[in-house]
Amino acid sequence: MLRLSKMTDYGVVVMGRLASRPDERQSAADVAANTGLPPATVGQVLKALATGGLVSGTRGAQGGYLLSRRPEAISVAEIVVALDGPVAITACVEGADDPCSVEATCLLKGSWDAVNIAIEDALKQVTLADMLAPLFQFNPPPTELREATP
Amino acid sequence: MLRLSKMTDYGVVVMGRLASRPDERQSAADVAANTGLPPATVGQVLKALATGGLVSGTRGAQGGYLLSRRPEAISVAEIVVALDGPVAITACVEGADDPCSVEATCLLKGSWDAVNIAIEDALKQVTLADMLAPLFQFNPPPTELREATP
DNA sequence: ATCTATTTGGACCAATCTACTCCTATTGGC
DNA sequence: GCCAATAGGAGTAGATTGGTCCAAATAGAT
Ligand code: FES
Ligand code: FES
Repeated sequence: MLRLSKMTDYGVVVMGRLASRPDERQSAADVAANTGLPPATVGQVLKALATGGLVSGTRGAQGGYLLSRRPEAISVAEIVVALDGPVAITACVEGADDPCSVEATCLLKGSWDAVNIAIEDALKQVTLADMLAPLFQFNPPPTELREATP
Repeated sequence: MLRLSKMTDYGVVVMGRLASRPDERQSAADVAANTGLPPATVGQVLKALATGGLVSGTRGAQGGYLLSRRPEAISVAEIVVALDGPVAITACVEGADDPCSVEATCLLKGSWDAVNIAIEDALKQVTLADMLAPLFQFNPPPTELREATP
């Protein structure tokens, strides 16, 4: 089904919540309460985002998470990579660890790379700010995706 | 990992094999032998492709499968849809059956649609002939993906 | 007409992955 | 020193996947 993991979906929601209060450190429990997502899972998502360098966590009392960059400077591709690992739509693209079982005899070795790069580009062109555009007006709507926003 | 199911991967390999002998009806076992894929799984893949109208199966002795269209007229998107169902990267896009659990309170309702359409377009622009281009010369290389084919 | 090869459609199972939870250690402020 | 919160890991129940198998339908050949 060409599914993106639900974690990535949550990731964007969580980032959106953080972006809505740019100067306020919010704890994982706080974010969970305001988004309606399972608290423990939100914690895990924020941990992964922190590892990826998209948010910075502060421990201790009055601690919490903060966006490490402005929403316009964060692409959806980065969120996907932080939560789901590198984009590799099949086992036959260069980045994949588990090589395709029939790559020796396969006629199409490497043919998926073009598709993979195209998808990667599509994800890179959309920023977090673009996804929040209907709510806050950060910047003009994306240029490449005019068909999607009628 | 933004994974496309392995079935789709196999689907393209199988289609490629059929395309290499355009006038010859090939049985599932035949295709399996020539691709090195598990025979029973190849049968399942061809069944799904037949249901999707991409290949036409002829039963009985000397039967087999035949491409129902020319390779240039078959997009990767069609193969993906036939084997993996409609492209819906998250549970929050319009096409998805299982609605996102927090869509009521979610701020980003519908924001994934733009990304989804962009990916769909990327898949539609690549044809089966394009994927076989390194082997046979069907037509000029894809225009939109020049970065992918240096 | 009968036989045989082959597709079709369905159900079926084992392995894997996912979403989610929980526990412990570490860190910083009060 | 104590409390609040992250960091990092392990662990589990459920869903999904890749793969197999078998009965039924169908078309060509004898
Ligand atoms: S299908 Fe994997 S290398 Fe061709
Ligand atoms: S995350 Fe599903 S509707 Fe917003």
